[in-house]
Amino acid sequence: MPASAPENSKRPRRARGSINPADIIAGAFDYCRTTPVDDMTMPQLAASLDVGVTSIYWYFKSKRELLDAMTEEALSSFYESMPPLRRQGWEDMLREFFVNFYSLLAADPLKCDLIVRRIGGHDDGEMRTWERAEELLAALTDAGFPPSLAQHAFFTLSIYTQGFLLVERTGRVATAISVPSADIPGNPPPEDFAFGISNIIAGLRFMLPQGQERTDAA
Amino acid sequence: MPASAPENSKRPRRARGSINPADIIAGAFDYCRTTPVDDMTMPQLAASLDVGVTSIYWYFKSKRELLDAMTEEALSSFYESMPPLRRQGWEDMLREFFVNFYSLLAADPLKCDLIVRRIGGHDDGEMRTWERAEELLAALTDAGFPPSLAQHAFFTLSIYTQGFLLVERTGRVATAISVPSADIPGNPPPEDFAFGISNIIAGLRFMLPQGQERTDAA
DNA sequence: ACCTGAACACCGTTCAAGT
DNA sequence: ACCTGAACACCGTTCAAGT
Repeated sequence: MPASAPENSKRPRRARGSINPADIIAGAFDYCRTTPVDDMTMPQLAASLDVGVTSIYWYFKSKRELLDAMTEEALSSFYESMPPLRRQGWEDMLREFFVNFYSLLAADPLKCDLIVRRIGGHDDGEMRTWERAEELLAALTDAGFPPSLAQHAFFTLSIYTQGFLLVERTGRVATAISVPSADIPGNPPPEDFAFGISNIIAGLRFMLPQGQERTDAA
Repeated sequence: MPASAPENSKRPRRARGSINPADIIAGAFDYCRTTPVDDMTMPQLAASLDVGVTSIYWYFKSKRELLDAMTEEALSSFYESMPPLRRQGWEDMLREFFVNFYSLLAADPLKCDLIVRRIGGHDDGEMRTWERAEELLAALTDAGFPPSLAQHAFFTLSIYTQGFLLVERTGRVATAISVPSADIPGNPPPEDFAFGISNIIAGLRFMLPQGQERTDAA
């Protein structure tokens, strides 16, 4: 075989300005549709972007920093995809909110990994604001919740939801009850999730200052 | 410098039988008192054990398999270190159980990482039995819980506890409420954990078939 | 049977260019 | 200013011995 033509697979050099952080992040999300984030590799990501590995490092100091940016992106997307609140009794409102919370992340392993499972946030003091959460808290105080109880309620339900997602994802239930649940084949289905939510809501009903119940705002 | 003496730092070859899986696991736990499990490295572990790297592979086919064994060990140790149940009302019994659950793992980041945060169990169908959990469930049915409600209760509280541990460990609260909690400086303290537990227990009280309350078995 | 160094393919990151 | 290959230290794992 004569070496006359440069048939070698040397990728042509890209023009300057042909990549930017947004492209890289988008490419990373795309790449992770195939490979779990835990297995994401800088060289492989670069290849899938058709860029030199080192180019990524021009925009992100480290893999860690890229993952932080991806987490940020996942959070924004998650916040935005939360359906708007519907006016109804506070119990149903809470239930709907956290079922949406759960469903959105259960359906998207990547977002779940980034948001729920990944360790070490940014800590840049810049707190994300979650509009939907603010609305929900406002609705709770409207329904008679003292603000601190509303916050605690939100926190408890959020922790539970994240715990459920984690346990589903890790496939381990550090509970291992030997009672055979013959009726339920797979691991905890959404039905079990709903039970916990109902349980917590029932407790909140109990903790609400009496006679404050308001089922509708019509 | 004459090369007369073999002053080189060639570790002498170890006798056969001088290592075994238990030693390796123990060494790994020891090594992880210094380095987070996520950063554990086979060469580094081998060095800390004063063994050739390859020797570890004689007993464990892969790093993954070693981590599985460590998880198994962590679970056993965790189960055994759970204090015995004390006879009291079911509410206090539940509270005490899960506060112990939380405290044990919150105090031991390694166990927490292995048991709560690590992905992918063994799936060898061999379910661990957790004696303490069985006792607790029995106590609940004694107190008037239908068995399925007792299981659900246990599951919900366990999920919540693991979620709390996870959120504490990842340092992210995917809840980001902007209301400044001026009174609480650090991240969610045990006080917040206790609130959620009380919340769930209150809900269970509500769900219990009425008139079944039994505060003591004296 | 059990322990081992050398070697392999690969990773994250840096460096010293190229344009 | 932005893109790049080569190089570095290191990782998980395998191989072909040593004893």
